[in-house]
Amino acid sequence: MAGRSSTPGRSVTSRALAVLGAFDTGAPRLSLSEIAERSAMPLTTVHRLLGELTDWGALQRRPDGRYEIGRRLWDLGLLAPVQLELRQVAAPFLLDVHTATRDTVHLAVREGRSALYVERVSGRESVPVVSQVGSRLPLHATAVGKVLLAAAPEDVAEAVLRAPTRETRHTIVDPGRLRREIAEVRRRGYARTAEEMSLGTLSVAVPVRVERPAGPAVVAALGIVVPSHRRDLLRLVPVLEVAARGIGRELARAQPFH
Amino acid sequence: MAGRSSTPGRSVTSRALAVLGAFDTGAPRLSLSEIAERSAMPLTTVHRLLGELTDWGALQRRPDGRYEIGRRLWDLGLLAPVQLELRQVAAPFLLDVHTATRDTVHLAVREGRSALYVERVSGRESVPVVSQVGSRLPLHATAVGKVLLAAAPEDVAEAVLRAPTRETRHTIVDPGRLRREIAEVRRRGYARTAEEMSLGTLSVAVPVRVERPAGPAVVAALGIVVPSHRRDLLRLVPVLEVAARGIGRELARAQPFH
DNA sequence: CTCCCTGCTTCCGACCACCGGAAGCGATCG
DNA sequence: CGATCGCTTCCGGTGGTCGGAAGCAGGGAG
Repeated sequence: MAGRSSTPGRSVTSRALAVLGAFDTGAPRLSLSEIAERSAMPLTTVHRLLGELTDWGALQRRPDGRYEIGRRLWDLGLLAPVQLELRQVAAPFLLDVHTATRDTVHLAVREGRSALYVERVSGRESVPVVSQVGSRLPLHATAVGKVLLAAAPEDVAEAVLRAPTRETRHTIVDPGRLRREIAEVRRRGYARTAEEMSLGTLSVAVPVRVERPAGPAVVAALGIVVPSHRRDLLRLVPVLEVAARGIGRELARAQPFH
Repeated sequence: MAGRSSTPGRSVTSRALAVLGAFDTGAPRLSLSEIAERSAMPLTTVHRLLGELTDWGALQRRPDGRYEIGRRLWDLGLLAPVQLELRQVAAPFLLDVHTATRDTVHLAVREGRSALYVERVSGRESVPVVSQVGSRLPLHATAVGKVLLAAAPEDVAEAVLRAPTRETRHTIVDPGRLRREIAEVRRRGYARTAEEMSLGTLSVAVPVRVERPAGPAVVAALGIVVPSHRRDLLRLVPVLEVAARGIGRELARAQPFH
């Protein structure tokens, strides 16, 4: 760039993106000086970039002077493949499961070593919410996570199993036991958890498979969460399976391959 | 910027944003040369910017070489106020209405002279879909639109009423008749349409109000769409009203003012 | 097999848009 | 009323950026 840059070698674009990167779930509304701090850039520079981003509609300014994500970025986000392909196809099926069971249903994909929650249907909150659309939870402590873990490439599974975090006192952190559990998920075709991520809840999940030239591939996991006093958890597995197959079939139709 | 720029005076940031702006609903996956064309920039320049945007995660590259919106932009989109405040609060209420009626329910806000659809719940499609989350439809031809129009500032309403587009053969395009209809919406507290936007469907909608220091403000519209052979449309108004009040109350609690 | 075409990637020198400290401004607080 | 805090405006020196040209890869025609 130019001028007496104190951090030479940094492109303008990367700075603009750093401004956007200052926003996250914990900080969705930020003032100029907060953004400058979070992005580690001079206040003046941030000010100029904010002007351009706001003009375009990437950000917008609130009456109180803070900035927040603008409509234009919301629009763009709707074009992301998770949203456009997976969510739109899956949403009606999640609704079906919810209608049949009245419990919280959600759909997740694997992103690196986390389960990324892509869609969620829940009525008035009967169970405390740990997962929200867009949140990432560990693969080894959730039912959807275990399903995704069982289908993950060897190196990812290895990395997760080596150092599992403890989320509650029931989280399985013994690599050997986790490994056996994952093997069982593969064999049985579903995964379950009992208060391993949040106390007071049980969960089951099944894989969503899509037929590919190279054989079926697990592209997502469909799970349901219930309060832990429920005893009939496994009764839900067939319901989930029906929905998961429906999603898989629709996906295969929507995107012939790839 | 620098170099033998053929369009001097254009900032780097605006170019990066122009690349993002090349993506829209009709073109969610683009190749390098398509983006260059759509953004009216030299191929080389676009190539460089794409590299940076992809590295950051704003875009991602598909196996076939095209680009699409990346996870990181999807994430940011989730932080937009429509999503974070309105949608999240409203979703359970839409679900309730859907459960009670089995019809397609949606929530829209006014954006300029359009109704922007913010959330939608529909089971397996019984009615052809014109509205999707993120789509914009005219204010004068949809039930949610009429509700929003009835609450819009005078200049906006004036502009819409002056030149209403014809969507179907039932669309009301006579300014005088539209004006009377809007007045009636204000009086009765709900709006309806009969095949004015898409043939074969009827719709009713009610306003979602939030208490403000300056009195109640209409922040959104809640509507329901049914096939046109249904005769009991107005029976749905009280159901919508209950849900709309619930949403309004939750919103007021979530954002004490503003 | 070779040639041509299309679309993407790499290279690099001239140049001007960008950087950010400094100063100004308006609101809030003690 | 002076001090402080946060935002906005100003402006000169310079290194990041621009984009034509050339190289490369893949695929289709002859």
